[in-house]
Amino acid sequence: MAQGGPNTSSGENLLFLTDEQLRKGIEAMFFAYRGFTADPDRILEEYGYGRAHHRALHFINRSHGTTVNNLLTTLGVTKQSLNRVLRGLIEDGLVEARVGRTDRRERNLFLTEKGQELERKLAEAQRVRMRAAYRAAGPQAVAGFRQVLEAMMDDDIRQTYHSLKDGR
Amino acid sequence: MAQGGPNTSSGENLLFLTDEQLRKGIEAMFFAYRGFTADPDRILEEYGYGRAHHRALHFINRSHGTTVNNLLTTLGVTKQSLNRVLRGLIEDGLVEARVGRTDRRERNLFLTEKGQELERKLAEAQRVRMRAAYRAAGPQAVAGFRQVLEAMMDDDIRQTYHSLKDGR
DNA sequence: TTGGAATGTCAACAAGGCTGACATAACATT
DNA sequence: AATGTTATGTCAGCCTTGTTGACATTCCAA
Repeated sequence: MAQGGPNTSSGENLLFLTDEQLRKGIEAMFFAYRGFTADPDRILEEYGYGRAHHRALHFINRSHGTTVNNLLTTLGVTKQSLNRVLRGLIEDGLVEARVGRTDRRERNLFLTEKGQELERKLAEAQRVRMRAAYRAAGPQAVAGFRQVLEAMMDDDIRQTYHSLKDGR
Repeated sequence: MAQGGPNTSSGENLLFLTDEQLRKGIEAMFFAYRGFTADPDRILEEYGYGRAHHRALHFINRSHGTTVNNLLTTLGVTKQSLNRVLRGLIEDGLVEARVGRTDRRERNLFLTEKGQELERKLAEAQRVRMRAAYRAAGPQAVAGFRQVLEAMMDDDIRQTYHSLKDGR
């Protein structure tokens, strides 16, 4: 589909984008996101957690010792909303909040052994599907997939995404 | 599709997929979906509607005269959940529910002029971002994007997606 | 000492999922 | 004609996860 094709006469790589084609892309995003979250959701249900808990676990694991404020901006929710989720995870012993060394107002967040266990389980379930999709589509498709997703992000979110890109 | 690349020495098209690469893809999906819904969300807020209303409007527009049951399975929610949303849209005169001709138990759903107006507004906002992302990434990337998304769907959802593919 | 930043907490609310139960109406079958 | 099934709507209640607003505490920094 769409490799240059009959509609590119100039050097500019102009895409021939009908509303119909865009609509297909929109629907694909909608349906694919459902698949994307389906497997973790099933696991979370067993534990009595929701998607918000998964996201918290993911980004705490991603950035050991991150602060609440950091997590807030990454997740794009209010502190009250995050706090409720975090409180549950701390009470259940999946997350530990240590008082900051340099700034003692801050809380540095860490996963406990138990927290790492659940995170691994969720991540692996999600990776299995992702891996299958990548394999089915092939390496070129994967590169394109990532390019389009990145271009779809809000500018400030893309910053966040890149700052996470190479871990820390 | 997917002609090898540097990592394929065998006939099998083996991708070199590290957990790190998969994680980047997972995070890209998360952040991109936020961008994907951001523009319509802002419009919906002005009208006092939510994302659920957008989805209903989209698929009713997509398939004029579809039944409640059809919409239910497409959206993947319960009838109670959909009914609440639908009731609001009907009361506000955006959606019309006509008694079925052949089977009078069914309700065929249509957008009114007013409903089409909002749908167009939402769709155009979403298309603007999609179009920009497609342009930025290029036609090959777009093809890959769609391939990976499709591979990520649940099998039964992929059926639904395809049945919608060529219009009604 | 005082201002402001970071965090936590309480309360209230809303959207939008869910389940269960029940009511109609209409079609289908016996 | 009676019965069963299907499509839909509706009521009630519950959950998660988002929101705002208000206020307390802690503690860094000027």
